[in-house]
This record gives sequence, C-alpha cells and structure tokens, in this order.
Amino acid sequence: MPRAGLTPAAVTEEAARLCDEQGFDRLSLAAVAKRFGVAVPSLYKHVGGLEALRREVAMAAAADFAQALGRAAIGRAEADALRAAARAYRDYARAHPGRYAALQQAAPRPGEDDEGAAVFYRSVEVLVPVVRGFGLADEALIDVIRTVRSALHGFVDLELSGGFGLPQGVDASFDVLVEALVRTLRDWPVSAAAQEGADGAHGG
Amino acid sequence: MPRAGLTPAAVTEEAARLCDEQGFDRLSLAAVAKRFGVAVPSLYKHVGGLEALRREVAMAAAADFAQALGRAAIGRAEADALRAAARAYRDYARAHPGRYAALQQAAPRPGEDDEGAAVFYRSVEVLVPVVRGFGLADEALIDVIRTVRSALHGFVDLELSGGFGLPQGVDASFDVLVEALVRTLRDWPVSAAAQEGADGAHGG
DNA sequence: CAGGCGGAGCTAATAGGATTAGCTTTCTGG
DNA sequence: CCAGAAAGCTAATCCTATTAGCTCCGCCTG
Repeated sequence: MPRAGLTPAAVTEEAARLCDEQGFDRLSLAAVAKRFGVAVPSLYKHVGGLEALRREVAMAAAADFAQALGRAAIGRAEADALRAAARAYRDYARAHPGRYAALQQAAPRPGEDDEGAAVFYRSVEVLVPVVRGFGLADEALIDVIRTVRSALHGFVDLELSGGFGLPQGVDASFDVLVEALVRTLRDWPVSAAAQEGADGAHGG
Repeated sequence: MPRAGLTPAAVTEEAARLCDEQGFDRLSLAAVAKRFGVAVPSLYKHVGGLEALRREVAMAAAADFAQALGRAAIGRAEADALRAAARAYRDYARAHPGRYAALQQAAPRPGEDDEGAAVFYRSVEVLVPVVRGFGLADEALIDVIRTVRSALHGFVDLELSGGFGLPQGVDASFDVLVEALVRTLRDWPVSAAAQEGADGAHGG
C-alpha cells in the first residue's frame, strides 16, 4: 500500500476544512482519518491526539484570521479602517465557521498554553492600531477594544449559531452595528463617568 | 435497592448544575448518572438521550434567563432599564455559564424544533420593551436589538471563554460597553445612511 | 391483606471514538 | 544493495451512548 503522504500540516488543514463543513464540535480523528483513507491510529504519527489537533486548528486559524484582519485594515484610517476590519472579521467567520469556532476556544487558560496564548493575542492586537486611529486616550484603549471585539464577536457568533432567526436583513443589521461602533469611537467621552473603574488592566 | 427518585425535572436540573460546574461540552449521561448513583441506562426512563438532555437544559435555561432579564427591567425605563437588563444578562451568564452556553445552542435550526424556538425567542423578546423605551423608529427595532444582543453576548462569551486574558478590569470594561450602548440608543440616527439596507426582516 | 400491574432501575450487548503497544513495510541515505 | 527511521497498520483497551429485555419495588384495587 502506498503511503498517504500525511504531514502535521496536511492533517491540520484537512481537520480545519472538516470543521468548516461540519462544525468544530464534530471534529474527530475518525472523520479526519476517513478523509485521508488511513486508519485512525496513523494520525498519531503526526498529531498528538484529538485535543492537540484542536489546538493546531485553533492556532492555524488564529494566524489566518490575524492576517485577514491585518490585510483589510492596511492603508486605511479611522472609520474606514474599522469598517474594513469589521467586514473582514465577519467574512472570515462566515467563510470559515469551524476555524472561527476553534479560535474562540484557543483563548488561553491562565497558567498554561503560553504558546497558544501568543498566537491568540496576535489575532487581537490587529485591532489596536485601528482603534488607536480614532485618537482615544490610552487609558480607554483596552475598554474600547474589548467593546469592539464584543460587538463583532457577538454578532458573528449569533449569526453563525442561527440566533438571529431567519437570516433576512442580517447584512443590513451588521452595517447598522458597525456604524454604531464608528459613532461610538468618534464621540468617545474622553473623561466621562464610564472611566471611573478603568484601571488599565492586562488582556483585551 | 431503594429507588433513586429520578424525574425528568430532577435529571435536567442536575445536568444543568453539572454544565455550570464543568462546562456544557462536558455534559454526559455518564457524569449525570454518577451524580445520582444510578446506572447510565436508567436515565433513559426520564430523558430521551444525550441530545434530548441538552435540549432540556437549554429550554430550562432559556426560561430562567428570560425571567431574570424580565425581573431586572421591570419598573425601569430607558437607560436604567438597559443598564439593569445588561447587568442581569452578565450576572446570569457568570452564575450559570453552562446553562448560558446551552442556551446559545438552543437557537432554532430552521424547519425543526419549533417548540424550542418559542422558548428561545421568549428570552430575546424581553429586550423589545427595553429598546422600545428609547423611542426609536419601528423600522430600526430589529437592527438595534441585534446590536444590543451582539454586544452583550459577545462580551459575556469572551469573558467566559477567557478571551479577555487576565480578568483585571473586566467589570469596568463592561460598564464602558453598557454606557456606550446607552449613548448609541439615545443618539440613534432616525434617518441615517445606516438604514439604507434595513428591510424589517424577521428574527432578532 | 393479597394480587397484580406499571414503571424504575438494572444487566447485557452493540456500536463508535480515542488511545497505546507493537508489528510491518516503505522510502531514503550511505 | 541494505539498514534504519519513519509511516501506516492491526490488535487491544477504555469510555460513552444506546437498545433490549429483565426484575423487583410500590401503589392501587378487590
């Protein structure tokens, strides 16, 4: 029997494709092995197991995602940059729902998985210059980025999970949300009551 | 051997508790059976199986959640109502992370699960009067509710999944997000460009 | 109080997925 | 050509879900 030519990268890529088609929760070694026409234990020569494969998919997705966002925002500023990033965000999630879902669970549990954490944060840091472009105070940066991420992730997650009911008007709703974000960042209250608890914490 | 006194409601409740403690994805019949000190197949006398149990947990969670939100908003108006609802939303998710996660997957797949859909929507409709209180045009209602839901769900989901990194300053960030929502609804552009695509679709 | 019936919980058995151990075969470098 | 590393396989174990069919508890009736 000829070798199947598996590699860690090929296995991860195929797993990611499977996630996009069937959902991240349906990822299984059995399904991946079937796609390659190999026996399940063969995969262990290339990946550490199901959990490891999930992490691999998540890391690859984080890299892809960060790149897509970065490319979208390049050469744009302020509202245009935010609009482009938001569109890229949603487009990525819709084109790669399984990868996007994987990305979420790539969030670092404190104390472990430092390597994954680094990759994950890179996919978040892309938003920093975009938000900075609105000229906000540094103390507000983390809160604002968290707000932007919340809005985008929430919309995309609800959309993907069918939480919006019938899909009619979802594109328009997204435009509305993005424009609301633009106004929010433009009119940010530099020293409003909302800052009372801001302590410039880590993360974001 | 004395009977364990299982009932559908008791099994669902224990399953929900297990979800909150270990995560919705860790829910298994084996774990639930162990908690009751019964054999796994015994559970089938009370629930239809793992999938059915997940649905039961989701439905119960949806009802609880809707009630919590409704109670919070009662007797309040406009910004106060929104703040109270937002706080209740986050509080519920933090107190019952597994149930909240279950709720998300309760989103109705089109064409099936009509009963679940009804319960699910009830947990969304609670926001309608809250948003209405801001005096927005009816055409904008769906988009605005979707925006509010996106922001709240996104924040809560990122917080629960550890997506915010170290948990420092998360409370403050949530206040910032909620106040941004309040300003957004107050200053809503009644006939802005953002409405160009709004078509008054279903769902939300 | 005895009989009996419904149903709660059990054991046994099947199926599918993850994982480990250890074997075989296939490339590749010398 | 050949020797070894690595790729892929089979066998075996464990865990979970699910179905089938049994048993015996406990109430309800006569």
